[in-house]
Amino acid sequence: MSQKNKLQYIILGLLARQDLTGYDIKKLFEGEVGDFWRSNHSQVYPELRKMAGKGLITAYTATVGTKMEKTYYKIAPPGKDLLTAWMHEPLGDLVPSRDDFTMKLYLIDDPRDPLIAQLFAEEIARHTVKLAYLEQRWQELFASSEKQQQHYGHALILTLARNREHDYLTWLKAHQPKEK
Amino acid sequence: MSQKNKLQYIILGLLARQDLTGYDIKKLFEGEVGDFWRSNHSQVYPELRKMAGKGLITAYTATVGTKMEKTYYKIAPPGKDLLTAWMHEPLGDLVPSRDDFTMKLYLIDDPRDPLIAQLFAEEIARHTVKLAYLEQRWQELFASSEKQQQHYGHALILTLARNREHDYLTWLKAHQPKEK
DNA sequence: TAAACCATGTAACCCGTTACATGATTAT
DNA sequence: ATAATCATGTAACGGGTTACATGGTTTA
Repeated sequence: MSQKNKLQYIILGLLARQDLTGYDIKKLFEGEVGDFWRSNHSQVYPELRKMAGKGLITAYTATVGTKMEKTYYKIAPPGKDLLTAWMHEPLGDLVPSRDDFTMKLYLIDDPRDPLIAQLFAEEIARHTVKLAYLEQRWQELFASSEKQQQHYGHALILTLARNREHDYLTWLKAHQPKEK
Repeated sequence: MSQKNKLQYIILGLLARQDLTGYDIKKLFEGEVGDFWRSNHSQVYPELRKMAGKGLITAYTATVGTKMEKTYYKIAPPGKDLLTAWMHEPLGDLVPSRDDFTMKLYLIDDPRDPLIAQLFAEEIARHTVKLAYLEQRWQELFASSEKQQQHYGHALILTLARNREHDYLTWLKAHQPKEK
């Protein structure tokens, strides 16, 4: 076994809510799911066929306009079982992030290196953007409280991500070297 | 171009400090570098030869015992240039984490689902372990203040990681659903 | 009618993991 | 002597990215 196929689990999770086409899933990965998971259609379409081949999901087609066919996928009982099993499986090990900022900083030995200030500035900039984005997403999705109850987990992870960004930025700003 | 070869940069960064064998690098990835970057020897050795082929680094051998040869690598001027260029290059985009906990939570719509409490418990457990580990690492490496000045970046990212874990755990515990 | 979007597909390539493999050297 | 560690190598495979490719449908 090499890496484990997590893509199939998230696809199963999405299909557990409603039937979707490959294109729908691609759009989700570009949109709301994309905040914490990304995948390209070149991976999604083959994966869906593979899963259908295993009997985890079933396919059916709908015609749009005069000749365009789109393929919907529906979760099947074995798929539901697999999803449930995965959801209850213990969380895997935490893996190192391979983050640019961390890697570069690690390689700087001299506290007076001007690169440190530059790296902090860049890191603060990109996380500030991320924080603003997350807050805007929250507004868009959960401004009304019904929605917050309908997709509880989604609301929770957005809050979580927002909070992490906020705390991290606070730390970064507190430890940012002064420009001279 | 597909993914960009970051491994070569970290190898260059390590070789900028001192000459190392493939085995040394492997050991670093299992040890202090491994806290934020991992790589197997099956990737390291070929990469080193590839880099030597490009002229980024040069190789020389030393004999151990009677017949065992080990190959040391030394950074070459083109390698130094490439490393400097990379260090000054702006940080890349933040990529979604594909984290288990986040993914699973996202898929839970019902706030009363008992899985939420289980996931929080597991997430708290694994991050508590991580936090303890980071604090222990700090003690090991930077208990004396000279070392802290010798490897400033390393000390900084350990502090940073420790702090993130701490803040995150605080948030998790505050939002953890009560068991009933 | 042209641009934007819907919808699906394949191929090449790289990165990273796991596993298989071999032999020398040092420590117990 | 035997085990642990040093030291290096290759092969197979899976997952993910980028690019190439095609054609239908809706909207301005």
